[in-house]
Amino acid sequence: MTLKVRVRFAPAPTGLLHIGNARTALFNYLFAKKEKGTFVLRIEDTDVERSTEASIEAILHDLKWLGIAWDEGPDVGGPYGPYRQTQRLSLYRRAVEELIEKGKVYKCFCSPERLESLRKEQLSKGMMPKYDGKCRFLEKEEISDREAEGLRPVFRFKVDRGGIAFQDLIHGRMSFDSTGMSDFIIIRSDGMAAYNFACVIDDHAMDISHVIRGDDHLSNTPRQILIYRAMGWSPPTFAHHPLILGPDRTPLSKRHGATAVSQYREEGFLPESLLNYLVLLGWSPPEGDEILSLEKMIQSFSFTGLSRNAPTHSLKKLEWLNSHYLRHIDKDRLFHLLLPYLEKEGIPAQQYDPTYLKEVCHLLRDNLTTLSQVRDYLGIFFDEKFYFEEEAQKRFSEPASRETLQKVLKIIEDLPEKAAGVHTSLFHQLEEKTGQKGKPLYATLRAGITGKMKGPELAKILPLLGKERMVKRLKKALELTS
RNA sequence: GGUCCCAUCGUCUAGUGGCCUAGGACACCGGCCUCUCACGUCGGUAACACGGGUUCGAAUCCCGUUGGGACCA
Repeated sequence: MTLKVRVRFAPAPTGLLHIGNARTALFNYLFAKKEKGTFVLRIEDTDVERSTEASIEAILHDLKWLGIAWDEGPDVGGPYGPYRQTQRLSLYRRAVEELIEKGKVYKCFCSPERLESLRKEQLSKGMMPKYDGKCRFLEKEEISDREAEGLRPVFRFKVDRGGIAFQDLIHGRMSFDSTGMSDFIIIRSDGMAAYNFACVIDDHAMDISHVIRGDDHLSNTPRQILIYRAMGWSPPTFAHHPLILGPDRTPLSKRHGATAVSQYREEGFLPESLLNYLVLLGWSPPEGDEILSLEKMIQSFSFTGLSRNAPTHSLKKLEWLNSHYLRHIDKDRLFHLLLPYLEKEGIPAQQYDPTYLKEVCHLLRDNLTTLSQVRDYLGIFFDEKFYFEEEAQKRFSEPASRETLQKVLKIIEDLPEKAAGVHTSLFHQLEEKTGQKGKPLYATLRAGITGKMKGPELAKILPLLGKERMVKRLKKALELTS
């Protein structure tokens, strides 16, 4: 009996960490932390063809970025290692031998051709296709004969008729009938352990108390329970959560757009936004407040709040959360996060005064939904990207606006350098000397100085730009209209 | 084909037989704020898949239908 909670996240390293897996990892993590248990990371790389080192690295990196930390895993080790299935093959071999001895598993030499024709025959008779168990009754000599021929067997598990029931933390009591089940393969002909088998052996060996995973494994669970029984082990507690779907209600895939955690990172989403979004997908906090820090999630997480139906992924709430977190982000952190995006857009950040850059970033904070959107505002603050948008040109091309612009230029030129930065006195003078106020004045001013019709508050932009740049841009604007 | 899961506003959900003329959040629409966009704020549109039961009473329980999904083959 394990009283201590031990959970695991067991991704197959066949690609990038996608948000569905990240959500599974998050649920495991939250439960582990809430119960003061252990969170184990195990790499299920038995699919040698498709597993890559690069994927493993990418998955670890993405989890770290999200802030989902594991207590035991391939990189940090731990008392239940190794944490990669390809390094645990001897364990599976021993278990198979034990099961053969117990008469629960047998070698099957049936060729793919026989299996295929069997299938067709059953289908044509209107029966459901199922392995007929031919090799169950092979004599010892027959087995050794075939092995001598060089035939490589698969290992099949003997499924006996009966019911299999278990308690699922999300679905409640589940019961299955094994009658329709084939003798399933436990070891493939290449000698690799099949998913259901390796998973059971490892979960038991690693003392896992709760298996928290996607709904897609729900119908695998009875098979796994059969293996637990055959080994004489008691199964862990299960919790199967629904999978995230795309807007068309089909399983989330690449054609639905971004699915990988790394894509969201590159787009400029914060880890806390993504985490918050994922936990809200299928779960609602009992307190009602939907803005949740990781600590808060740990506090209030429970399986009873988890919905049983599959949620649809949509960007809107993620975007809302991200702009929320962005608006509350610390000045320095924002600056460091934004720096790569500036450079990517061709801003030579090293050539600028860091204080200036920081202020610009800080000012942009309220206008961003994702970090990558800085590109839309760069023209205001960096001459490298400055230009007059068509709308802006139209604005100050009107005779009245042109006149206003000329007056504005004169006022700013006459201003002492220091006063140009103080918007209150500047705005006061502008209103007084142009005799205008409101939209006619400020929209024109915005167009002439920022080259755009939209953007952060003028009162905050102007002081940052300074007199020289304002004059330069205003002159340029007037040139364009002459 | 078999086994299993699921079904409340456009989306995420609250709801565990009367508190529901169904609540919240995002999105959307409109007002206010305002030089613009955004923020903020106030308000609005919008849902119990369908059909049978059970019950004094059903979004809530049971059965069926439909639809979606998973696994096995």
